[in-house]
Amino acid sequence: MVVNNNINKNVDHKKTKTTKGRQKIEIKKLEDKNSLQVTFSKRRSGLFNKAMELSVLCGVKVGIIVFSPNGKMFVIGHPDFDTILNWYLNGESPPSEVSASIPCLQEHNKQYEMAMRELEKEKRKGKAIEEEKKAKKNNNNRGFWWDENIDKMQLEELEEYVKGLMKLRLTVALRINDMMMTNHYLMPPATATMAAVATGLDVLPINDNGFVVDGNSNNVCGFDDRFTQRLRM
Amino acid sequence: MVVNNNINKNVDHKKTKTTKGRQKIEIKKLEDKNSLQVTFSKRRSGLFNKAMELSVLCGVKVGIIVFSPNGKMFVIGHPDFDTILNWYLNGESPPSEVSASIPCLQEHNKQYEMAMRELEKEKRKGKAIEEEKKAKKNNNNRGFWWDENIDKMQLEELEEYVKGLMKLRLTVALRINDMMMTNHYLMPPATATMAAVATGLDVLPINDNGFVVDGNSNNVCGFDDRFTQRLRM
DNA sequence: AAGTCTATTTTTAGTTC
DNA sequence: GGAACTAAAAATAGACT
Repeated sequence: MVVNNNINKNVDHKKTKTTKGRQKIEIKKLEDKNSLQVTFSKRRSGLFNKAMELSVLCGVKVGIIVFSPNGKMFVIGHPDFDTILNWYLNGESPPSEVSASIPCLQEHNKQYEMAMRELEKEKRKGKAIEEEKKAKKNNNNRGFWWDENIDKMQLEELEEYVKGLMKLRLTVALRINDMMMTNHYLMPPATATMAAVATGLDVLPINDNGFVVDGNSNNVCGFDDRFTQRLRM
Repeated sequence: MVVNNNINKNVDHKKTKTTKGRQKIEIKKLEDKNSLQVTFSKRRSGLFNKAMELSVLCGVKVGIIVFSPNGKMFVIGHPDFDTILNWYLNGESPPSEVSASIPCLQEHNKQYEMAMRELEKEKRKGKAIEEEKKAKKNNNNRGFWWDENIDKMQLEELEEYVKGLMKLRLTVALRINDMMMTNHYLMPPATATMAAVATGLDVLPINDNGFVVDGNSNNVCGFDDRFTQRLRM
């Protein structure tokens, strides 16, 4: 699919530099609207990617909100932003992994709860989606697979795609759950975390030894309790 | 492989290659506790710095929450995190001339409240449903194309698969974000939520006007001094 | 506006202090 | 358990498409 056709381009210029390459810039407000937009796009993407990497590498929870120059909001989070927000607002810490001797049960319970949440959400979303589709008079499912080129998708296709992905997630999580249940001793320690990251469902590590971690953890950042009321519950 | 110079230690500290430099790593959960801690510290710092640069360069609002491997919470935000949260929770955009009709916002609020209610409701009956679900799972629940595909997988394949899914998630999220940025008013209101559910990454559109650059009042929990310092220009 | 390319800056993995 | 160092990897400014 990807064909390298730069060769003829560079064939003559071994020496002539075609660009100046990356230039050092001062960290101050960009004035040029165009480059601001470009920079925002590139750097937001970079930032989200860094967050993802941190989350995966260290198995930690991360949430980010960014307001674009035009006032649109971009949010990313693992597991999901609202969950992280709840921990923040309630002054809780994320569920510390593996507290006692029966980690499996607790993890499974947690997972099932999460799964149920997803199912519940899915139901409601399904309704909304159907309404939207009715309104938009959509045509139907095309049955594509997950490595189809997303960038070329149109809105309707993306919609369908996401629905598939949504179910796929759950399936993956359940499948992994099964595998862990039966023979988790044989599983690579990273699998669960990968799975959790990929699916957004907490399929938590049954790391045979590692990852014990303390019991409780206290967050440091003092914050306002008024927000607790906003979120309530 | 640790092979190094026992010969010239620190007597003449120059010239000889003393390290291999940065090495390429896979983005997967670090198993070594020590390097995990180090990596977390370095990368959190790097992430916060990137956020600061984005904020300054593009004059945008950014907020980040990170939970450390030990459950400690790190928060930064510009202006401050709580202000940003307030915008998020209220579905507002940064201080501006709040126009009366912002359907996207109201939609978001509605969905959010609904989600919270559902979540609450579900928690109450969670246990019962969980049992039922567990029983069901063993019997049917199969026959979808994604089920078939996954059921045939061996462990290694599943691992690879999940890694792919992980990347796909981010791609989908970013793609949806981008679509919303360019023409979110054309998109069905449920799309963002659908996407969020599917990917586990919250992708939420808010609105597209307003936004006044607020002067100061920066970050709360001072963690990385570079952030505060540079932000303060 | 979104993707490519290149030269350069920035980040950071591995190590030592 | 950082802080500093080194060198390779990763990100990206600027230009072009």
